[in-house]
Order: sequence, then C-alpha cells, then structure tokens
Amino acid sequence: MGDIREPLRELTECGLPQALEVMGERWSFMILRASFNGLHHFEEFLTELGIARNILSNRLAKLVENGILKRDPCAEDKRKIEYRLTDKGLDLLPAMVALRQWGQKYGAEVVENPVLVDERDRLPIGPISILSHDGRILGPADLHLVERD
Amino acid sequence: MGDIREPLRELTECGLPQALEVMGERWSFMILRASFNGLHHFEEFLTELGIARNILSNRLAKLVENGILKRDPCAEDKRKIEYRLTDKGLDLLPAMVALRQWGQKYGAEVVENPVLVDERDRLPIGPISILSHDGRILGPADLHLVERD
DNA sequence: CAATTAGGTTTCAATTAGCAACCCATTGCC
DNA sequence: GGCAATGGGTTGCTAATTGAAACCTAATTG
Repeated sequence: MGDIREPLRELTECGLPQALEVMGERWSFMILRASFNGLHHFEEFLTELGIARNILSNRLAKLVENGILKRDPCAEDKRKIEYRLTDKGLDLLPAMVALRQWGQKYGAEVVENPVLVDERDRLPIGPISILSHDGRILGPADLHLVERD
Repeated sequence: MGDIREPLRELTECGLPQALEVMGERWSFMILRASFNGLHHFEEFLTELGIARNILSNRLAKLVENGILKRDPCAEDKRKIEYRLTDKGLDLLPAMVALRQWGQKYGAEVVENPVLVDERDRLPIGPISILSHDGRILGPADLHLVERD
C-alpha cells in the first residue's frame, strides 16, 4: 500500500477533452472558418463546404447547442436563418489560426486566401505562439510541466 | 457575363483542411497531449487514454505516416517501441494549447494538471493569442480579411 | 521452459457520415 | 391569386469508422 508515487495517470485533467467534444467533430472547424469568413446561411455553408445536408444540419445544431454559434431567424425574410459566431465562438480563433498556420507550414503549397491582417496597419498577422506571462515567445525547449497540489 | 464579383467562393484556400486531415481524427489530439506529457509506449497510451487497441494502433500509424510522431524500436528491449514527437509534431503545441485553454475557459471546472510553465521563471504560460507582426495582441475586432491577388 | 509483456491483428457489433429524395413554410413573379 | 423557386430542414438507406473482445507472435523474466 502507500503507492508513494504514481508517475503516470493524473494527467487527464485539462480542458482538451472538453474542447474536443464539440470541435473534435468532423466538420466543426471548417464551419467555424466559413463562419468567420462571413458566411451566415445554411445554403452558403452547404455549397461552400461541400458537406452533406443532414450532417450540416446536425453540426450547426450542435454548435448552437454549445454556444459557439447563435441561430437568429431573419426578420425580413422569414425563411432565412442567420448563424453567427458568439463570443465563445470567436474565442476559438487562436486555435483555428494555429491549426491553419501549421497546415500551411507543412501541407502542400496553398496560397492562403483571404489572409488575416491587423486592421491597424493592414499587415498580415504573425505566427501564433506560446507566450510567457510577460510576453516572451516560448519554444518547446522553454516549456516545462509541473505537477500542482 | 463577366460575373464581375464572386463574393463567396475562393475562401477555400488555407491550411486548415490539411491540418484537419490528420489532427481532425478522433483521438489525434489526445495522443499528442499524452505524448507531450511524456508517454512514449503503446501500452501507456492505451491505459492512459482509454482508447481501443485497434484504433490506437491505427492512429499511431497515421501520426507516424504524417511525420508527427516517430517510431523507434527500443534497443535494450526489442519488444518495445518508442513513439516520440518530431519537430513537426512539436509545432502543433500552440494549436493544442489554444484548444486546451479554450476548453478550460468554457468547460466544467477542471484543475488543469500538470500545468505548462516557462522554464526560466517557472510561471504558468499566458493565454495563446493572435499577434500582429510587431507583437501586439489582437482581438477579433482588430482583425480583417483581405483578398490577395 | 512456462508465464508475462509489448505491440499488434482479426472479427464482429454499434455508431456516424454521406447521398438522394422528400417536406413545407415563405417569397417572387405574372 | 396561383405557381415555381428558395431556404432550411427531415427521412431512409448505404458506406465507412469506431469500439470491445479475442487472438497472435516475438522477446523477456523468473
């Protein structure tokens, strides 16, 4: 008994599983991107993404359910529904951009269009990176894992 | 004819689909995390993640195939295989941490253990964010999409 | 040399994704 | 007002993925 150290285990505690519950599903990130790129309607997502109708319906419902998109019936055309990112959805932007930049770096040459720029000077954003509490850029070698408790 | 503007479309060009091809699969990010947390062996992943044997086998193979992990047969015990992150795999860290932080922010209270710290001062890392080319933190409102070409 | 360990396959059931067709409340058009 | 078209879905069926459990084989331990 005692089992003084339990070297593995315990590393289950983090937000990743929670995040993946929604965003780990097959089309979630693509819908997020389309949404950020200015698409708001069912048929737009449908033709833009080339996703199946029923899957899109299901995925949008889940994203709404999880508070990532909100679903507003259009006032001026009562057939239409507007899907828009919530703040929670917008908060996924760093994750999406990080993935995107990684894909860009290692994938087959893609031209990246449209490109994300800083509104102030219209220059493209920099690479997403891990920062120390005081803003230094940290690479894998600068990082350490510490057990708390 | 002419079709002067084509307002949607064309927004297919980005690295996201490439990234999702590997990392969009159901257990990829969890394996990446476990791997970063110091697990290197099949049976460790198996018991740590609670994934099915055959799926783990398949996922590891794909991650290796895509250059995210490398597969080293152990010299001193020829039954064992060491799975280790490549540089390409380590480059996924910002994406993983961003997802994790998002899940942490919005998910059910989780204590986040172990925690990622800056090796230099042992303080927890800051939130992942989008930076301008000169290092200012940009929020969604500061961002703009511009068509190139 | 028997039992155990490490890292896999194989088989089969259950879940999910995808395609095509259908549905039905608006709208736009003559 | 009547009729076709549009927007946003659902339904039914097939194909692909996931998952649980059993099995396999080489290396290692006792």
